[in-house]
Formats: sequence, C-alpha cells, structure tokens
Amino acid sequence: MLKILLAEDDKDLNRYAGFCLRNGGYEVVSCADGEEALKAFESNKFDLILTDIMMPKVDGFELAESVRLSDKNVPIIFMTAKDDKPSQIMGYGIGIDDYVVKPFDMDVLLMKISVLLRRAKIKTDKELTIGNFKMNTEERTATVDGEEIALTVREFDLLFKLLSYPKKTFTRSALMEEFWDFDSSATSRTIDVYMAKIREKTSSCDGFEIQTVHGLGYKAVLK
Amino acid sequence: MLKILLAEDDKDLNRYAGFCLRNGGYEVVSCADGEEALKAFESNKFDLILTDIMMPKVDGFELAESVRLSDKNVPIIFMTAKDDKPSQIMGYGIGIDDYVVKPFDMDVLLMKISVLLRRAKIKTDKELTIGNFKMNTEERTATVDGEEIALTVREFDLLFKLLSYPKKTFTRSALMEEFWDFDSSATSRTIDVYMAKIREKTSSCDGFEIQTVHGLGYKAVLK
DNA sequence: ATCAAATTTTACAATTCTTTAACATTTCAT
DNA sequence: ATGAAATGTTAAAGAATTGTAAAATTTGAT
Repeated sequence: MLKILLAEDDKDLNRYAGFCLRNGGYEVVSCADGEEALKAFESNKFDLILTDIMMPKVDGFELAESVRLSDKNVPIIFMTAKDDKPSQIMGYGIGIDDYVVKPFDMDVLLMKISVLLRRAKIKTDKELTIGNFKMNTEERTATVDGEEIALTVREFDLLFKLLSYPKKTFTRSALMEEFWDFDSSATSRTIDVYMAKIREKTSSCDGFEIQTVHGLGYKAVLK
Repeated sequence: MLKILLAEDDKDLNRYAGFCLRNGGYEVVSCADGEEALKAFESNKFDLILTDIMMPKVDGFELAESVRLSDKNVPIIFMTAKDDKPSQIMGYGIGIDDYVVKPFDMDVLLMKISVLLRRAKIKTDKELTIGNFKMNTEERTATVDGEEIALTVREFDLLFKLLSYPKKTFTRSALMEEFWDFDSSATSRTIDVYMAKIREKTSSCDGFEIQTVHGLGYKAVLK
C-alpha cells in the first residue's frame, strides 16, 4: 500500500486530511509538526508528502528542503491557508510539486495526488499480470496459469515491487529500507535467501525472471 | 537554452504565451496549429510542449498522442478555454502532465513549467545516448544497437562518468577518489586495465572513443 | 506453553569481479 | 634516433559477491 506522510498542526484538519487519504486507499502517517515529520521521514520510506506550511518547530519550507536533500523524487504537496502567491513561488523554488488551498475538496486532493504519483513514476496498481503470472495486492494472491502459489509476506512484497518496475535495479539496502523496520539494521544475506525462494517458486512463470546485478542487487526482467 | 514548442491558433494568445515564455528565459518555437507543431517536433528536440486543445487540422489531443508515441518523457501542458473536466480526464489518459486555464497568469505558467522540467530532468539525468550506444543508470544497462553488453559496476561507473563530460580529461587519481574506497590501496594502473576493458567492450560504438591523455589520464571524445 | 510456519543467520561452495604482475608497445623529451 | 617513462595487454592470483541448504531464532495462533 502506498504510504503518505501528513504534517499538519491543526488537529481538525489533520484528521480530515487523514480521513481523505485513507479513504483514497493510502496508508497515512500523521504528524503534528515538521520536526515529527522529519523524524518519520528519516526512518520510513514514503511515496508522497502532504504538509502544512505554518507549523511549530519546523515549518513546511524547512521540511521540504530537508526532504529534497535526500530525496529528489518524492512528490511534495503544500497545504496553504489561502491563495498565497509569495509562498507558492518560494515553495516551487524549493522543489515542491503542487498546492492545495484550504479548505480543500477531497476529490481535488485525491486527483492531485494520483496525477503526481503518475508523474513521479510511482506505480499505483493493485494488480499485475505478466505472462501466465498474476498478483493481486488486495487479496494478496499470486497465481501461475490460474493455480495459486503460496508466497509469504516478504516474498510477496519483494516480488511485487520488482515486477512493478521491470528492468529497474534495486539494491539490497533499498529493499530493506522499504520492507524492513528501521531498527532492523541487519545488513545481512536475508534478501538473497528470499530471491532464491522467489526464483524457485516462480520457476514456471514464462513472462519474467529475477536477475542478479552483481555488486548491486536484483531486478526483474521481462522476456 | 531550454526549448519549448508552443501550439496555439489564436494569434493574440500565441503572442502572449510566447512573450511569457521568452520572458522566463526559454527558447520558443511558435506554431499556429497542430500539424505545424508536429512537423516542428519531428525535426527538433524540445524540452516541453505547451499546446491548445482546439486547433484546426490536428488538435491538441492528436498532437499529444503522436508525441507520446516517440517520446514518453517530454512534459506536455494543455491550455484550455475553461475548467473543462471531461477534457482534463481525457488528457490525463493520453499522458499529458498539466493544464493551465485561460486566461492564465504568467507566473503560474512559468512555475508549472519549471516544476515539470525539473521532474523530466530527474529522468533524463539517468540516461545517456551517444550514437548507437545507450546507458541507463536505473536499469544499469548498456546497449549497442539495442544489444545489451555486460559491464561490471566499475566499468559502468567509469564509462558513465567519462561520457557525462565528453572531452573532459579525468586523472587516474580523480577517478580513484570518486569510485574507490578512501582506504583502497589499489594502484593507479588498475584504471588502465579498466580502460582497456571498456575500449574492448565498446569497440563497436560509433559515437565516441576513449582517448589517453599522456601523462594525465583519460577522456571520452565524441566523433 | 506449545507447535508450526516464517524469518533470519550461518557456513561453505560456486561464481564473478578486481587487482597485480609481467612483458610489450608507445610516447615524449633530449 | 635514443632511452626513460608512461601506457597497453594479458593471464593468473586474490577478493569479494552470490547461491544454497540447513540450522537457529522469532512470530503468531491455538
């Protein structure tokens, strides 16, 4: 499920925005200020950031700047009190992607989010079909020629990620960061063991294969 | 200078938009309809396309579709007469990136453009094409005439660096510093061996060659 | 608490990549 | 032209990475 970081100090608005987002099918991490949001950002991987500008401790501008230092790609949306042009121009300078003006409409917000996710090339599909292989994240099922194959949670997550971005190389640490807890700092061989498992279980798939990128990690390649 | 293709049949609006864009520091090619724009697109490289929807001969939708066939990455912005939701939904389906609603504000247009160009740049920074040779850092692949050639991590990094700055000479120590660990005790002759490998593997490339700069290091030269 | 399944670690074999070393060739200053 | 220094080339030793099976540990359900 796609993960959104929400930073808003107004309690009511925070709850409303959180409601909108969950309603749209996203996982939401709510923060009451920029400082909290920065901490959350450092220990998790988010697909999008939705933040207020005026907040105690660390404001939206500072949050966006810090985020952009380590991630140039994650979409950032500001929530502004009114159509505040100077703030908008400043925000665009930092590298944010869009604005919603309070009070905002749920549909407008969800529309902007889906456009931005597409623009940032972040996949939103809940289902994928490659050759004789199908996966469905809602049901958490994987089938080859209609026959279900049993995948554990880790196996499912890793395989779905790789297949969502065919040809893209994923490093072990990127995968670890995404699917393992922050404190699980075990830079181990775990990923390799899972790749072996996945290869074994999907050996009868005709549409793709998992390739090793020596010295880096793994990728799924269509054939 | 970044180049924008402008397609708008209304003369006044065409002049106004052109003025906005040149004012923002872009090079503009103005077209009076979609057909003209398509021709211009086929014979030039553009960084962004700004087009009206309703135009004689070839409309905005057809233009966008044709463009997307040959270029999946170039940002496309539509100019719409009013806030026309059906048109917007249709446009997003084709793969356009944003809308401005006429009459539009110069600052708003320029901001939207700069945001889109930034995103497009993130993508193009990861790719490199020289003659019949392509590299893609995301996929970690290198191809000559579409055929993949296997490069190790070091070979890939070194070659990508040299090709990113054609004609620039890199000393062995500069390359070592960039791609080897600080405490690595490898001698600088290692680089020579890699250059030989790279030359061998890219011998069928027609767009560049790796030259030795006697006493200094190496450089990639386009031909 | 107990068991089964899932996850992680470990160990070692297999593979791939990196570096060295030796010798050949080229370049450059004189 | 000549010799010293730099570079080209190749194979093999040495490192590092990956594949894999099995053991150890953790998790979750009953």
